[in-house]
Amino acid sequence: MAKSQRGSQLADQIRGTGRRMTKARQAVIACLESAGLPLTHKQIARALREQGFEQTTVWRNLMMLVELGMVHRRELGDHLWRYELVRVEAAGPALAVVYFSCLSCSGLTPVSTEATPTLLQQSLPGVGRISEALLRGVCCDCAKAVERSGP
Amino acid sequence: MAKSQRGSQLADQIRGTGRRMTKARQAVIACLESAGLPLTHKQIARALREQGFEQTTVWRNLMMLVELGMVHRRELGDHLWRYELVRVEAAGPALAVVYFSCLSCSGLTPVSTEATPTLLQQSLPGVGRISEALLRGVCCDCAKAVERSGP
DNA sequence: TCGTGATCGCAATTGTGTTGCAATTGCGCC
DNA sequence: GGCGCAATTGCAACACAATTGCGATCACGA
Repeated sequence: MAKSQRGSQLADQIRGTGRRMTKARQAVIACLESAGLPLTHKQIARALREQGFEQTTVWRNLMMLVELGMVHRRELGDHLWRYELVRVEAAGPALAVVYFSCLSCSGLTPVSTEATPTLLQQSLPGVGRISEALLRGVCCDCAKAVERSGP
Repeated sequence: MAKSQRGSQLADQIRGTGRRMTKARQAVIACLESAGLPLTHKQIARALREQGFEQTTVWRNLMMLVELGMVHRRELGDHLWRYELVRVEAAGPALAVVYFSCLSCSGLTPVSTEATPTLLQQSLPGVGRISEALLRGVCCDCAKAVERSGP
């Protein structure tokens, strides 16, 4: 049995392109897989350093995964690239990824996008097909904190 | 008569905080004002170099304007900070700024937000107050180009 | 098991963003 | 209009994420 179905699936894909499935590569994928959220290069590199891998290696593997379309590289407003495994169910024509980033606490929240994509797309005719959205503002918790501290 | 109402208004505000209205500062504001779109530090610095100002100066003035809330600094997905004069009419509680960034041609389009804010906010309950949104995807032109080149 | 080319580790480079400091300048005050 | 001084500028240097070069190492098909 595979440790991770998605992982071994990716491994096959990678080997299918004539590339090798190295330990570093496995570790990078495992790291992204277990995270669920987009991670910065730094975060991944730090996690994998304990396993003996260099940040350069991590970076190159991430870039390779991005190139193969297995990983999304994106920018979430704090000026750092973040990497995230592409989810298979997100490959459809609808809006794939929506995040909400709090300007106050810097927290990042994935937004459930069941109804949103269509709604968003419909509400903005003529902008092309939206594949991801980054929303910024003040999250509920921070808003409450502000209310409490003063009117 | 003032060259620019908004500009002299900002000048007064700046002086009101005990700061000076220098030529460099005027130039930065004028540059942002005439642009309309968010500009990168590099773009602004290049424009002002012709007028004899250093990029450091430009940067510091931008930061000051950001600090005073007169300029928005934001990241539009290409890993560069962009600066834009805060529009007075955008100060309300609704969604202020929406941009659409094309993943294919890197074009940036401001999105008209007449109805969107409420819609967006309503469609995403529980995420806090959205103050800006960056949408990414493929713009109409690029989508058409792709259609033409292959099915 | 072996050979070879993909990959790794290390060191160095790039480019944006940021800070330190001495020289300069805007502006209140006379 | 001129003076004084603190805010501001210009230059140089620094910080740090991102990226590249290259010789050593390792995965994997034969």
